[in-house]
Amino acid sequence: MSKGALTRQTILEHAIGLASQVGLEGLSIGKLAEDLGLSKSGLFAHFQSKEALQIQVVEFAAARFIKTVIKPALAAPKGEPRIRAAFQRWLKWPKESALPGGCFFVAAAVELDDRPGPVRDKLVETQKSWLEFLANMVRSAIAERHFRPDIDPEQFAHDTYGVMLAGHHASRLLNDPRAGARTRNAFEALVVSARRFPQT
Amino acid sequence: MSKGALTRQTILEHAIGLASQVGLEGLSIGKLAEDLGLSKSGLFAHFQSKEALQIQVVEFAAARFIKTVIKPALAAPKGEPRIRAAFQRWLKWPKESALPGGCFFVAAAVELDDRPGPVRDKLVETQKSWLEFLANMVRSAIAERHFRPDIDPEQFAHDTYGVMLAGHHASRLLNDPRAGARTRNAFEALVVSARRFPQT
DNA sequence: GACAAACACGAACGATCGTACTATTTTAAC
DNA sequence: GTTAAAATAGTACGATCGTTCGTGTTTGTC
Repeated sequence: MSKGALTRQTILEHAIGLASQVGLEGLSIGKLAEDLGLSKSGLFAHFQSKEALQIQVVEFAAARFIKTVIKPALAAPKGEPRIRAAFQRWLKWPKESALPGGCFFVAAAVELDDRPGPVRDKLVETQKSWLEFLANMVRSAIAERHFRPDIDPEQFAHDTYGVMLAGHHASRLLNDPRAGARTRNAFEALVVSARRFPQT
Repeated sequence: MSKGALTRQTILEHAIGLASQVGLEGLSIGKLAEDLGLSKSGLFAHFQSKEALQIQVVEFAAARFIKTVIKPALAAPKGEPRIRAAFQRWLKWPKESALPGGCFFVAAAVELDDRPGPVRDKLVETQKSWLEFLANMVRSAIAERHFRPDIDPEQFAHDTYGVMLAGHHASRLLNDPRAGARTRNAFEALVVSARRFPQT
């Protein structure tokens, strides 16, 4: 990797953490440069605009999400076990990726749900493909006869997203110590109700 | 109401809508003043700092939420009907309150989940009391023998919040036309699974 | 109608924002 | 080691930010 690509990586690495706290709009070239000991113009030169930086942060986050959540989950057996593995990695990924502001995508999703443009488009793309991945795991679980055939895979993916969002809210905003248990309970209820034979 | 209090109301009215789009930090005194045809300093004088403005916006939103969601829901009979009424009002309140950026609290919650200070404290307070209100309705539903006695009211409230958040994500970010149906399905599943006699 | 209080305005402040230029240093290829 | 390219730094710009201060204008009271 060339020198330039390396520092760009370092910048994005730091930017994703900052963005998880203050959002993509709250990212500031000046603060970013100061934190990394670079000059503002030097850092700016790596991207040609703030918007380009934001897009690359989203791409960087997506790549990291694939590496720390999706790929490891694929090591688990198809069907329910894989769904469980993915969900658990999902919950832990902000910690593992050292995102001080919690899940980057949650912050970005709420921030951009109103702001049209290429950054939002890129984010929507990643979110849709993640939901599609979840739905495909459900289809596998049906094929493996873990889940009932009448389960709607996209509804299940949607509901799982809700479980994660509620956990994020309870743990990060409310500092609720029971947030982890609540999230586990909700996910278990979801999975059990999808099983062919819902014995616990 | 005095003249000053009246314009302050007008300001907050506009600010809550703006904040639903750009967040509480994204609120700018200048833009607010320009939109309302006031001078920047004139508007600023109503609050003594941006932080005070933000706090008052949260309070204003809470008051409006009580008026458009909680109070009307209390007109419905105790137990499951009231829970349903509250949930439906909850989903509609951004529209009814003309919040162009969707639910103000969702935006504020994600934005402030990392930013300590009095604004966040005020928001946490309102969110906790809303969750407590939800939980209390569940307790009523248990007392009315609509719900099973082993249902955890706070877990139910937590899960309901997740259903709403998932719907928000699907409708606002992803523009999913099935978001409404998904939200209804998820809520129904939640309610039915809490019933004493889960016939549909 | 006088008068004090409340309210709004205009100008200016220091700071920070994203961005554009030019110059200097560092890297990589020959 | 020379040289062209790549990477970084320096400086400055217009704009906007929250905030302050002094001045004017409107309001409500006697």
